[in-house]
Amino acid sequence: MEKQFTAATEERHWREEWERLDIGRANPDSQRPAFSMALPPPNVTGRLHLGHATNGALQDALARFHRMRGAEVCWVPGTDHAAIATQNVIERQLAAEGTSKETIGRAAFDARVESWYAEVGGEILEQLRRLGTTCDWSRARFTLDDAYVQVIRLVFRDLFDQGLIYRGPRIVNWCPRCGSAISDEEIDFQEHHDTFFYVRYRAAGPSAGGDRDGITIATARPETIPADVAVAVNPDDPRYRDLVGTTLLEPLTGREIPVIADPLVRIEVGTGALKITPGHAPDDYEIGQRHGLEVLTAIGLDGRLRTPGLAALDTLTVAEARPRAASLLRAAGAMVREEPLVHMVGHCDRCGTVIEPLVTPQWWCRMAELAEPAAEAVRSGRVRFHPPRFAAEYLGWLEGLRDWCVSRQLWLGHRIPVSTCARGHVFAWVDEPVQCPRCDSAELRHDPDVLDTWFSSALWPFAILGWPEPTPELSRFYPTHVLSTARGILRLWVARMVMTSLRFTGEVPFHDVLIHATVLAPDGQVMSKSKGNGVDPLAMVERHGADAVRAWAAQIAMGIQDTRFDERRIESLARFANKLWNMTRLLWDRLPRDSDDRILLPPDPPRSELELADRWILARTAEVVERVTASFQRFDLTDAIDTLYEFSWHELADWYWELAKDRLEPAGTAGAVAGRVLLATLAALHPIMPFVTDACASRFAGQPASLDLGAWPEPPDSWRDPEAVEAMVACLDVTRALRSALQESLGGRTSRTRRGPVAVVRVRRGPDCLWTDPGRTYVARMAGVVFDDAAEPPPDRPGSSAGQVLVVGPTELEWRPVGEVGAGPDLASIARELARVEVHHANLAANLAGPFAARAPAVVVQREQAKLEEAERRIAVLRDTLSSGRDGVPPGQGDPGRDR
RNA sequence: GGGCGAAUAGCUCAGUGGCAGAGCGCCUCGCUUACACCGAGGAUGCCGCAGGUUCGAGUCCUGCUUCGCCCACCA
Repeated sequence: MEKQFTAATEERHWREEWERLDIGRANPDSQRPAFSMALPPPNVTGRLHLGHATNGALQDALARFHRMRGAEVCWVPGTDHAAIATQNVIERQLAAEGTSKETIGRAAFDARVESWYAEVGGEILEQLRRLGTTCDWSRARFTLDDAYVQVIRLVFRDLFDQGLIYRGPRIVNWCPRCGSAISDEEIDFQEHHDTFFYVRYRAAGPSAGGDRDGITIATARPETIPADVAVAVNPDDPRYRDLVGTTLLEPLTGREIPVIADPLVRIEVGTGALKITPGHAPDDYEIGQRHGLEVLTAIGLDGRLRTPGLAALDTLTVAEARPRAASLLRAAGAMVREEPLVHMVGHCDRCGTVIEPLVTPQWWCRMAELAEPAAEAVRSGRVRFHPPRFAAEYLGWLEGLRDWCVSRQLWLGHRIPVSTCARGHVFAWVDEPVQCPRCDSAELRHDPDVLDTWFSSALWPFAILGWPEPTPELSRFYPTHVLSTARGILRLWVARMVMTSLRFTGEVPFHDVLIHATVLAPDGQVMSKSKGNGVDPLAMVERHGADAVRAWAAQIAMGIQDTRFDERRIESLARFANKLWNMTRLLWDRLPRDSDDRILLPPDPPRSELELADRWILARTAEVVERVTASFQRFDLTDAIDTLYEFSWHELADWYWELAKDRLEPAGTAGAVAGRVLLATLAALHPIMPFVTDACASRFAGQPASLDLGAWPEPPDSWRDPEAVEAMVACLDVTRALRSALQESLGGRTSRTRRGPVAVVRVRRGPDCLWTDPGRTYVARMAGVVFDDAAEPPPDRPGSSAGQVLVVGPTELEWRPVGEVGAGPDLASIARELARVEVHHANLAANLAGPFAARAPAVVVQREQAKLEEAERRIAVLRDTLSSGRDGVPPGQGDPGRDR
């Protein structure tokens, strides 16, 4: 075996091996219980980012875990055409080439899109493979596939026929650059620093308010004044009550408009009077509808003014028209004052252009009927969120949901499957018809709009399993079990999947929704292409290995907090992979191997042949596997990887491997135990770090072709051994205390190769394992000491010896350097420690004397009592050392230079 | 304006009412035949602030501060 784990080589090998073994293939005919997931299809807009990688690693860990637990796992991958996002990408490319989609035309644009999908779509799935994910690649779907398109049309037609989809003019979020409607969820609000204009609307006649002569309104958008149809005030506002019902003169063109009262108007904002422009503001539209006001339009779909009656503004852009309108108002004497205004302005999520609310005809999906069942599914617990707080956000959104604008005016996407005939019959279809089903007219006009990309995504979990056909996959793997995704698309996608699934399959689409953490750039900013602060996951894989990236993802994925990217964490996990490799290598070096160079494990030793360390590590393995199993089951991969890391490195390697080293004879128990314990650990790690674990496990004879195909470790009950754990922990504590004391007193003079044992130790009191052989040998070996009182324990009395005394829990022992007259203890540091222990002791004593002793649970009191006793003993030996030190060796000889 | 989350070592983060932890970095020591991508030891904390509950609070409650995210009809 190589001295280091070579991630790149091993990964290539194991990826091929897993493909060959067809690990990810889901067999709907198997008898195993099912576990299924739908991979959130990445947008085919570019390379994979860290969020995809994190989510992929998280899902693959679950897939592998359940496969090893005996489930038939079906994890379906795929990609999303992402109409608006992809169109924007292509448009930016065209712009960079100095052209545009209008210049090259539809056909060339379509060809361009097609080759983009072919190239990038495959690349994205390939990148997921590089992470070692075991999706069922044979089931990969693309939302533009023919079969998928059929499902979309079917759903659309049903919703249309049931009256849940309708077309009508309404105010929408219009992106003038995209030339399309945008849904409420795709608006990016940004803070703008604008001007708040206070504008006087004069009374139209003497009846209107007498001496006050009209109303002053406040607006940020004077350019929309030509489309004003009213001024609204709150019905409870005493300032304006008498003016309701009168008319005012709109100050730019002098039209007469009424003063109306509506509760939506907030008294405290601006002047409490609101100009009503139903054509260009969502609230105004609502108020206008309520009062039966007409909709005037001053801004066209291209974002330019359409004010034929006001030539000064006509055809200007909004940005140009605003100051122009303001100066017209000033010239007319209507501008009362101007002040700075900080407010939020909507931008197109995809291209950043300022959204214009405009009234246009669009297709709408009625939400009321779909939302309530979706809410109920979560309230009843059929769909659970992890972390659970996201249920509240989900439910909150479903309340008072406005109808969903499902049409877009894009070149790219699924055409709305609706045609209108020459006689005006409108009908939805699945296969495009040649004549009208109502009147047989052959003059059909296919609706030019395309569907919101989220309409197709909303069908993902059942569409990919063959719905509406009653496929074996659908009956076997649907509803899916887990959906893992990012927080940002909870409404956009997750909620809509629940809605459509309940409507069309009568089932929830999934039971557990995992919302994983968002990875921020190291500076705490959101990673984004425009900021250029993104981290390429594939570069991380190349630098540190896929296992390290996956283990990092497991660590951060289900943490509550969003996390700043920190490459050092990935590095440390890459070292962990190397550690596992070298732990395997030790066994490979020392144990016999078969003709294929695989480790031949000695037979399972009878219990009677196990010594303390063996019993301890078997017991700890059982405990760790049990804990990790539970962690996986509650999606706590942070705990799973942390527990396994800690155990593998700091129990298995640091202690057991060191102790077992000398006992690794071909037929010895240590090799047998080490092999079994390592294999169990590798198996438990496999869902998270599949490459290195397979690479290591495959060095053993008799292993499955991949750990993924083997069973999840189930340590037998006979491995449990609380007594061994307790005894071994005592040995480890003593060893650590001795190492610490030795190194503190002797500095660097502890090189074991040169010196052998460096101290002589006599145990005064302590657990049996320190008096008897296995435990005593462990301490001697690991701490580099010899015991000199094996035969007869010394009298149990403190002080009166040449050595220093150590108190470790219930244990008390004394030691002195080998062959040296003790240099004498460092009296100053001992005095400091004494002071510390005395304070600790006083605290413990006070606590135990108070109500604590009566109220706290007995175990806790007992523990504190034991601490008190330990503190008492330490105080005794420290005082003793101090006084004998003063009598004997002069203070200061203990190298005061090391004092700090 | 409303809601949610976060605040723990120099940095990035775990932490489940009972002795404050990890990784990285830092200091000392060791090139020990699995691993120097290693090993041994060490230093480093007002657990954001102020109250409260409790025998006991980093952990539960209330208020506050700062940061972040989401929502919202601040026109």
